[in-house]
Amino acid sequence: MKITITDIASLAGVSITTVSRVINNKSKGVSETTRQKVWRVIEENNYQPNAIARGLVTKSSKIIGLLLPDITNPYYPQFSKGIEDTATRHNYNVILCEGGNDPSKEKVHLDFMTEHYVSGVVYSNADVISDETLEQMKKKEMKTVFVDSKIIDDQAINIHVDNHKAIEEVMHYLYSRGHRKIAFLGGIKDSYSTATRFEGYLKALDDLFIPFDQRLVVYGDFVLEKARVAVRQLLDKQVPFSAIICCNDMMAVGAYEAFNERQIKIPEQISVVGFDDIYMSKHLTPRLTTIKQPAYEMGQKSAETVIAMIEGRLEGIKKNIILDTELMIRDSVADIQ
Amino acid sequence: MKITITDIASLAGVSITTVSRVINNKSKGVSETTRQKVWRVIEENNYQPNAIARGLVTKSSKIIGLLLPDITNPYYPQFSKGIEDTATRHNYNVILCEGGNDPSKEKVHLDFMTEHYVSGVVYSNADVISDETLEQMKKKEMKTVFVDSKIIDDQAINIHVDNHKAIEEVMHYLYSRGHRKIAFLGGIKDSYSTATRFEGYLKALDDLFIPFDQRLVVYGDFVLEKARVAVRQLLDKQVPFSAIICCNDMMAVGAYEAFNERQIKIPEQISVVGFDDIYMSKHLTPRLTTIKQPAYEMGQKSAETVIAMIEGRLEGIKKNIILDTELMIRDSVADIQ
DNA sequence: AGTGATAGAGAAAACGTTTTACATGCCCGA
DNA sequence: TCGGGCATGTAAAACGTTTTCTCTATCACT
Repeated sequence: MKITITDIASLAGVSITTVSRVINNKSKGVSETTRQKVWRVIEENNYQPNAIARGLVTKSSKIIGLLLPDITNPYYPQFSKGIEDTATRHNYNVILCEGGNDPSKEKVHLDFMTEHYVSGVVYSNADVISDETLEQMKKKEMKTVFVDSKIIDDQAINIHVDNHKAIEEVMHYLYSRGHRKIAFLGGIKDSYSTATRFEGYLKALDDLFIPFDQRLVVYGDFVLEKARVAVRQLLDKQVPFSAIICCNDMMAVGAYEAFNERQIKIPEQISVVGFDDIYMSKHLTPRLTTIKQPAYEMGQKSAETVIAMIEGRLEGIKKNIILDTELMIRDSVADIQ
Repeated sequence: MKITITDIASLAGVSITTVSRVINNKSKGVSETTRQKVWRVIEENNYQPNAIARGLVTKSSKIIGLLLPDITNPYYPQFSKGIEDTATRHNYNVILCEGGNDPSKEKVHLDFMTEHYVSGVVYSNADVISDETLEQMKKKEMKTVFVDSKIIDDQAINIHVDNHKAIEEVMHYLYSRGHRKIAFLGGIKDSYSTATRFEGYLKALDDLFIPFDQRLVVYGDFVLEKARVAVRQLLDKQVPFSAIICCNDMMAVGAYEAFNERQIKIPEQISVVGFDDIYMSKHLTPRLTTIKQPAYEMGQKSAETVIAMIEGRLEGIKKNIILDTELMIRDSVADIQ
């Protein structure tokens, strides 16, 4: 039998209103003496307010919904930790949802969230969301932060990394090391990240007066195994290239393996760069040169932002939040002979 | 303005009860005609029942609390995915909590869960839980499945892997390859997993008539960097050994690096085995020989079990569920000369 | 003494469901 | 014709909070 606010009230000899005031630290309406008496009773009885009943009247659950494609991609645990940590610090908890890049799965989770009146949502890689679902979110006025998603609505708050700039930077770096034939290994073709990175690739090619060669572009859906076969196919084309840019580190590992199979030495014969800087990258052989996305910080920032939205502190918030990448130079890129 | 069950009722020209019966698929009490009419109205208006109000009366939230030490350890995303997938399949969602092996943090999360009336909880690595907290969980009758935790209560349901057997198996394997001096790199010293694995190590030593040497035992808290320094210290002792068993794969990577620093070749000069078989293990150089824990399956099993508890289907459930490990033989162990 | 302000407290409504108990109408068998 | 049972439906209570409104006592000021 759970103990309720009514029990506390009668044990303390006050009304439930008073107990409620004490619990919620309302500054006025209760004397110091009463306040202490109520606290004592609460603690003696290990009373925990029923968050559901509370939520029913306040219409908020102190839960943040986190929707991402796949927690198994090593970029996301880091990101999630950033969210979890800051949510906890603000007395929120997070509900973890995997959408798997499947619109109907995402919808199921989004529905769950609205039905449960989550206080806010962090929506990562919202690439496949349907207009209808989006419309619905808007109508329900869900406080949402989009991360690494295409800008679907200029009212929405978006958090990004500057993919464009990041790729240009690495292209120039490769160029400075003598590379001219540079392949591009994309993730999911139409995803926001792949698309913007590809644009950066084209732009850099242009700036560097390197002709674009469609044959050097392949896609690996952000997963290691697919990347491995994509690189095999790339090699089979017999189009020479001295470096390859991979849209995430997992795919870089796939590339490593494809090159190893054919006895192509990294970085002596081929240079490889990745994207993300997952934890393992610095422990690969050779240590992977990659573009660091500040995953944890993005999580933090996302959570802070969504909490600010929830709590109505909107002054300083920008619609477009861009975090910096950093080129982590390690051992997988060599000067070209 | 959110639309409620009352609106639907009046739009459909029936009572609230009838609408409720339709939503919840109660077989009786409403004619086929009415049922269809109500559904139509519901869909036309995109009505979503308020899960909080529902929870208030049903006292359940369709949320499963997942408490684990650190989502950043690559074992857990896999595990979490197993939970998420099966939870979703049963119309539950999961709330992700990181305890960080800190009793007070864990308590905060557990409190959140009870206040929100989560339907059940999966508690992984409950090594640091205080008696008081445990008592409280028991009193609130939380449906809990403990995973990889010491058996704290023979009423509780526990899911494990047979650590004992796993380590014995790998010890015998190393023995068969000629190893006699085998070091042990533990995780957190008093944790359930480390303790049981250490027992297995001792047992195997005994069976194989190898004298135990305390100097060959070090601890790395399950984290790569600490493992690296632990192995450095181990090497500094100048006590010869030809193989090392690491209590997880991350620490095996730390060991790899410590050996690399000193130009000790794996597996020619030293054999290394890990535990977990995280995704990256097969992509390391050399590919890591390790004991596979079926992380995803454990997640699945945990979720299935807790859902069975929630829904009162307790017949077939064993108090102690043990899943099999598998020795993944790859390239990091060599015959000793 | 009278007035108003203020601090402390409580009663009751509201939140949106599910569930229990009851009502109505109809059919069927005796 | 009556009564029993079933199908369909409704009214109202209950869930445990927060919040609004109201009341009372006290105090300060004229």
